[in-house]
Amino acid sequence: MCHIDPMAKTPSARPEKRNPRGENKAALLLAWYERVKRPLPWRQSDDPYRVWLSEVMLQQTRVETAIPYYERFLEAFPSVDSLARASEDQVLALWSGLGYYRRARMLLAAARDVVRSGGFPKTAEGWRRLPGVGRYTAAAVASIAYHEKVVALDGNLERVLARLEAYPRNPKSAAGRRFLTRAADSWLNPERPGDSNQALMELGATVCLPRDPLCQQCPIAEWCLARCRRRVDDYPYRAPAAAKEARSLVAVCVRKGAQFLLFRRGPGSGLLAGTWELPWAENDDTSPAKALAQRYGGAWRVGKNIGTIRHTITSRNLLVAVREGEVEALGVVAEGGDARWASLAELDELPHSSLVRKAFLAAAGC
DNA sequence: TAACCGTGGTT
DNA sequence: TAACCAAGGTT
Repeated sequence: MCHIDPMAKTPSARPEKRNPRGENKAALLLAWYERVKRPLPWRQSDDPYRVWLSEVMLQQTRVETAIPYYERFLEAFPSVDSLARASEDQVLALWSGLGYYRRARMLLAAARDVVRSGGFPKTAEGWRRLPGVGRYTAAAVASIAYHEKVVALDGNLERVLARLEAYPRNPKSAAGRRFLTRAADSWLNPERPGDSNQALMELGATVCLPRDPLCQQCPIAEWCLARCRRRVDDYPYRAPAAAKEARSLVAVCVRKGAQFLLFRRGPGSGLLAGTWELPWAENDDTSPAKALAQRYGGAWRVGKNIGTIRHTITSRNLLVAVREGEVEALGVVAEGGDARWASLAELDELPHSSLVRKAFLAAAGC
């Protein structure tokens, strides 16, 4: 079934260009691409301006999202000369909603560079010097519009090639990029490098999907080492998620029957200074009692069992450890001034983050 | 190298 | 829902 050598260590160590039936792998890939490729608007011509514009718009952006922007933009600025004469406000207006607005500013700056220097660069190296044109975009434009034989390694190719080669390390590291670029090179038809790059992208976008890839439909599955090993789901390697910033909040519950003690935010707490809130504090370096005293003044004495973690609540980058325990607030508990009692219903009206509210309610056993 | 940049869709 | 992701580039 698999005619590749599963023990090979580098792509160049198993250079099979043809399968046992004698079919050339790059040709096979291209034939598949011609058969199934989506009729995307930027595939209607090899005009460098159009190719470039599409590549910039597609940076970290879904194809379906980019299409209407691409068409509107091209209608407003059909050539690099018309773009170069545009104002930044005009360009940003057409970009509005696409995100990564620096792309639009750099696109305009690059268009003016191009016009000033008398035309587009003719090589990937030349394109690379334009603002907003990185390694990928330069290679994509050069291969599609100028037929330069360079690999355009994007997220799709990373995934496709990491699976083809069962490459076990980070594809985004310098070494990973070199390895995968070399592997991709063997898939380029020298006559049609642009189509070859786009064929690999198309494969990644429609068949070799991030999750549940459609290996049954893959035209080059017989070259895929990951599939040969039945470990497609293990590739590409994913770096472990960066440790989230973990903060610890101490949320305390001072109750009198159904009443809860609120405190007034001190000066220096931004727009919410002076408003009432549930007592809580950062619990990083200082003790909970000191943190509370620093936030609300007075002297706090915290029960010794406060160290018990009752709940953890995660949000985007916040880890809240709710701790239980008895809290005595000495000297500041008297009603009036900076402390007052409130009913549970009143808590809903407070401008607390939902996180602090959750923490408090959990601490209160609500 | 890694964080950051925007938005919208998916799970 | 929170996390992840999508034809990356810049610092």
